[in-house]
Amino acid sequence: MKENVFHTLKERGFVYQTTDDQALEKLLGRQKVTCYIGFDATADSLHVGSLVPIMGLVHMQRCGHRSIALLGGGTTLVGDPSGKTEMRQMLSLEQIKASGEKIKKQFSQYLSFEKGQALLLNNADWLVPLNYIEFLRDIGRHFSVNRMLTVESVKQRLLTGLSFLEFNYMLLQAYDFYILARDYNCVLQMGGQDQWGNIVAGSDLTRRMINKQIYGMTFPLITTSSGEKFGKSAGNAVWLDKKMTSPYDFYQYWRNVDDRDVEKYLGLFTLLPMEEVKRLPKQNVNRAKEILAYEVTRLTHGKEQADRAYKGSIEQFAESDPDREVLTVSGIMSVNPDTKSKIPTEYFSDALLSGGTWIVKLMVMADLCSSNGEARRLIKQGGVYLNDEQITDENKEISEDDLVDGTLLLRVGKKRYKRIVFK
RNA sequence: GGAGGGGUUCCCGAGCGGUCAAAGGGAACAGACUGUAAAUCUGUCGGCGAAGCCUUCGGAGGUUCGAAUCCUCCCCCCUCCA
Repeated sequence: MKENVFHTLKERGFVYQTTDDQALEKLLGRQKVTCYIGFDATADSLHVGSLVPIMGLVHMQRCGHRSIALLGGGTTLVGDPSGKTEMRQMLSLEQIKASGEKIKKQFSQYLSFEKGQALLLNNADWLVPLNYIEFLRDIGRHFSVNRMLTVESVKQRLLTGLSFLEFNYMLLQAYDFYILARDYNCVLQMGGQDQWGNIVAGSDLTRRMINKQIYGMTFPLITTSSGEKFGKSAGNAVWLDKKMTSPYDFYQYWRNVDDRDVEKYLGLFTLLPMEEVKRLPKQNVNRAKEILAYEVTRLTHGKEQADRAYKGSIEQFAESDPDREVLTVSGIMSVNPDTKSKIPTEYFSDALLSGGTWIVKLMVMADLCSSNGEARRLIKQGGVYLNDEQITDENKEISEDDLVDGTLLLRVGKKRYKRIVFK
């Protein structure tokens, strides 16, 4: 092993707890192992919250181990109660299948599945055909209800209510681990810290079934220093799919993280050397945020999209290190100057110009607000700018006279803007 | 199956016949200050080209001049008992 991944994960902030620190450290430094992380198939895309486990698998792969991304096509049918206060909505088999297909594609952005270096499996393959009675007799007998009730994630739900369906979830995830250990020689399961109970259950089950020693590791729950939920922007999840969150918005999410979180995020979400992770935020926080945003966008959407998002951003806001005093190995240093910038643009028919278009309508059309009322309110509050000039008249009609170089720049607040092109 | 409690606008949570588009808090958004940060202060926070009108309080009916509030049925959740 060129590098002990345990050390890498530890210093980058991935390790919250493990079933056995020392044994795991030894094992990972000695031989190639197979590990897995499960992912729910509840939505059409993964979001940045899943980035921690994804990066965990990435590091495993980079250090020469084999990663398995396990799609929860089967477990999602039941729904994991861990970390939730209420039962989630039941999803149909079709919904889950469709989501699973889309999520599958996202993994290949981060992991290389060639020649079996990493595997993508779906637990629906072995969970759906299960026979209830057989399962109870073979697997269920190894579980103590008394013990299950003491698991933190279950205890919490005992307060608000827990259906039998969800209560079973732990057995299914434990069964996954057993199957992977048996058939793929998987010896390590990783997951969020709320997965601890499920992971331990899996390692217990595997020991009882095939007398095999396997390990678990959890990642810390990622928080923001300001107390907001990580991965939410304006209350919406930040998705990895560019159709759901544009690369520009994705970049902006990272560009705007709290100062106090920059170092933590650089460690978790980029592959920059630790020397930089520690140095950049101290040297120049804003440059550090640009580098963070650039790197995460590059990993997720590729270099071209990252270049464009970066260019678009520095066109609108100042560049934080124009003299390039901050040294970094990041590709941000070599952004192609010819890159077309990525300011979000909307195209409308030029027929709108001849008759004049009410600015309020235009803002709604450009998706800068969701209703006329909101647009009027914003104008009243002085939050709307046309070509960088504040608009005060909420009855303003837009016409050709307002065009600058044939386009309009419509902005709300400091950060939301759209280029409007009429053609 | 029995008894009781509950489902309110993005979230929590008040309201229990008119003064309710619905208190309070959180989140969010805009303004000031800044660094596209944080903290703080101010304002906004259902829809309508804004007059009045329309749609919202689990669902469907009903009582009433008038219903989030009362009645009937249904759905869902919680607690205790069986």
